Amino acid sequence: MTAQRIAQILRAGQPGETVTIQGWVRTKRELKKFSFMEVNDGSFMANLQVVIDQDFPDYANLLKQLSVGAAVSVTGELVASQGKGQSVELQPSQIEVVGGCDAETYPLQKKRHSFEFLRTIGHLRSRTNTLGAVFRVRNACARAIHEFFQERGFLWVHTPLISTNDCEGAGELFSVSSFDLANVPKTDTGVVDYSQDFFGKPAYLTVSGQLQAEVMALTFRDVYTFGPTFRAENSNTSRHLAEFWMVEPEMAFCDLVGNMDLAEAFLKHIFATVLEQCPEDMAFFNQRIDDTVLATAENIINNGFERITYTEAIAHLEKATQSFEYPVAWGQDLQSEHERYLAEQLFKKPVIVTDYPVGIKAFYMRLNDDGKTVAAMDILAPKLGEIVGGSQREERLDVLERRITEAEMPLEELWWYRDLRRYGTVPHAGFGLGFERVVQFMTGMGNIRDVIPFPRTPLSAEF
RNA sequence: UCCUCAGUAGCUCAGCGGUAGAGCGGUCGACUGUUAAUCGAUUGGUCGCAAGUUCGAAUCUUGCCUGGGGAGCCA
Repeated sequence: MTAQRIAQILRAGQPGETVTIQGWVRTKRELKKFSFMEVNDGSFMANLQVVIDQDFPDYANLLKQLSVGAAVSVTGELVASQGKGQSVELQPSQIEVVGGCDAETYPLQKKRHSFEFLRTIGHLRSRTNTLGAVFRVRNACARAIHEFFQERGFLWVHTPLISTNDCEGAGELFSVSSFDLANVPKTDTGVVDYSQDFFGKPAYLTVSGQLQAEVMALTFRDVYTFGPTFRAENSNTSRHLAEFWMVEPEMAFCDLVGNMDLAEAFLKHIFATVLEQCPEDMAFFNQRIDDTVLATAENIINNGFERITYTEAIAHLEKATQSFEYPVAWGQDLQSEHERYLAEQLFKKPVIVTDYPVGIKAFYMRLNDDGKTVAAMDILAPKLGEIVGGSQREERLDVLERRITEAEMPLEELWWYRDLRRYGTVPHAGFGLGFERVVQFMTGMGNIRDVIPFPRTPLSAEF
């Protein structure tokens, strides 16, 4: 008999059905004449309760083996529960302990654990209620992202993880090399001889798929990337990872407004889909992690995002009654405290800030007619800060080349990127969305290390 | 990388110069259907590491390591 998933049984199971479940014991309560065992198979927040009578064959010995964490296969009949808290429970006819679990040394207990401790047992923490819910929601987010783009005719393009351009200048890079690090080839002048390395030149893990996504957008119009990205920054915060997932749509024949419209519709779709597909998990987060996540999700889905220019944002900040640690001045980048003030205090919802000063943004962002600002847009989310960063791209070859030179970027290496402006150039735009930050925002989880199964951060890559 | 707080039992913490503690967990037992069951007993320690001060250090000092929170960098 094929095993059924516990989610299906708890949602639609009827008394009288015979089912087999396969999962792990979450908790067990022994009484005099019978025992309750709760089994979880990862498909659902709640467990399926199995009631084992003392007359069950080999009762005493069996119960010893049914310790928390043990893997079991149980066949039996669903019956209406006599207790509160669940409508059906399983009356077993057969229980197999597939893999035992030593209760003396098993680190997970039937109590709340700190997330700090759970990070030290990364191979077991997904078995907890919270992390289990996180990873189901994460999956639902990923699915919603693909759905959103696929329904709109976007092509999912796979951009390379290994890059020989540090074009975006987005932070420190991880080097990729096949050299024996103990014996690196050097030239006569003593510098590393990359011509002997695997790619014949320095190579890195990618910090963004954007430049390649632009290539594909100028063929397929609407494309998106969704994959891992790497930053070797020594960042130690609750919002940064050395390896994280990023979604980067890129659209040809599209300006900044179209870009903002898409980003807003995109976030609304993700939230709506997750609420629909993981209501139990979201209720759990609202109850146990952050009692504003459901209201926030409804707010995102039902209300338009605030849209202001950078210049207007500066004006708002200058009028603010609260004082800031960092001074507010046109031309300076917004600090965390400024972003939080705008999103949390002033508007209390996501804010799209556009048209930043040219001096603080990347070379590829389109120069506005005023010559002082670029067609950039950041979406600032309450509690998280920047969740989306995007722009309309500079499609004019002469302007782009000037900006590359001013930014002291290698003009030669970007020959193929400049070629796009030479052969059939077109206004185009796109943005990058930090996937983990969306999951954080959705679930209310305070630390980004708890929304990715195996976090990579400075000095930490154990699992 | 900077600022700041913290490392004591498997976990969460108290103790803050004089014999190392509690709750939870584990184990054993009791128990009329339990929901992190309850009740009783019991088990459990290189007090992060290294040096120093002291008759005596978990406790005071210094350095290092690790973790949390905040900042910078950014998504």
